[in-house]
Amino acid sequence: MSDVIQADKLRLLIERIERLEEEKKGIADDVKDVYGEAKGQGYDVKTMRKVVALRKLDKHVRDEADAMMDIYRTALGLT
Amino acid sequence: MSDVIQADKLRLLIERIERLEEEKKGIADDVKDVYGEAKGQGYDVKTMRKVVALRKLDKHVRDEADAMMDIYRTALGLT
Amino acid sequence: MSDVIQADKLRLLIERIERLEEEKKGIADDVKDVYGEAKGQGYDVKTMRKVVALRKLDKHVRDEADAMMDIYRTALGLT
Amino acid sequence: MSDVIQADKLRLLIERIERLEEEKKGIADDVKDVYGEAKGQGYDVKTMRKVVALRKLDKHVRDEADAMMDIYRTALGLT
DNA sequence: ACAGAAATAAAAATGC
DNA sequence: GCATTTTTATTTCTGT
Repeated sequence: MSDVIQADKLRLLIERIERLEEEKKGIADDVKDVYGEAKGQGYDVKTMRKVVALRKLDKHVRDEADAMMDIYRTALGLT
Repeated sequence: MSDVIQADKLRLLIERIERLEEEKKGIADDVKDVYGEAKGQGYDVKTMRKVVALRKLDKHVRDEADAMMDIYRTALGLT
Repeated sequence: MSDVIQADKLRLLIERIERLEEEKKGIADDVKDVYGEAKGQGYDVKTMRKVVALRKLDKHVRDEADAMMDIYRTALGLT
Repeated sequence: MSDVIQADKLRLLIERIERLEEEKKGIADDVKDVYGEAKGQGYDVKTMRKVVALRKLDKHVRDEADAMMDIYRTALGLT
């Protein structure tokens, strides 16, 4: 394949990445807006962030426990 | 307003944030996928990341320059 | 202060860091040895790593919960 | 050997690992402290990190060269 | 030995 | 402006 077409493929990949990164940034801004809204309604943002982090951590713990179960099952030949 | 409704509002805000965070994570995963695809096609991911970072920096520099131009224009009454 | 003495201070700081990094590497090697020893005694290393990770996660969750309590206390003016 | 004693051995291994991991974390924190101290004395931490990385690389290169020399020496019966 | 996953280290962004 | 948190990058580890 010619270098020109190769370069085009690379450019397309990079543009896809850049578009996704922009979307990601947009959503990050939305998150910030929601926190700002919450603050405007009198909620304590620091506490809210902690709540969100703690809920994520809980989910993570549950997922890990499930993974652990799978490992034990495999180790015991219970698949 | 009653505390119950207040708590509901808080819960809704937190759920909105969590949904946005999940979307964000989904997009971050998409980005990873595109890099993986690029790697599969023989591109060097580390270099690609540098390219993306450089282009972002360039864009930032250009945006700064544009903002500066606007300030001058306004200061000189050239809008 | 003269540049020479300044350079000496910098060198001392860097040497301290390098010594600490070496210690750290030594301990990381010790960890590897213990896993190797366990493997030699017939234990499944992958499962052991999961156990260690899960216990660390549990500790983290407890620490987070404590931090959460502090935040609530502060938010409610109960310090 | 009974399962009870086996479980004890496993527990001991895991506790040894956890103790080592804690030591490792302690040292990592010490490293952070030294960088903090350096910063407080006006040094540029980012640059210092680069210096440390470079010196590590140099050491690695020298060690490799030494190993190569040993190989040649042995091959030539010059031990 | 190498691909993929996980851990660690470094850099960047954010809030106070 | 500093310090803390998040994100990104690199290194390390494991299974094929």
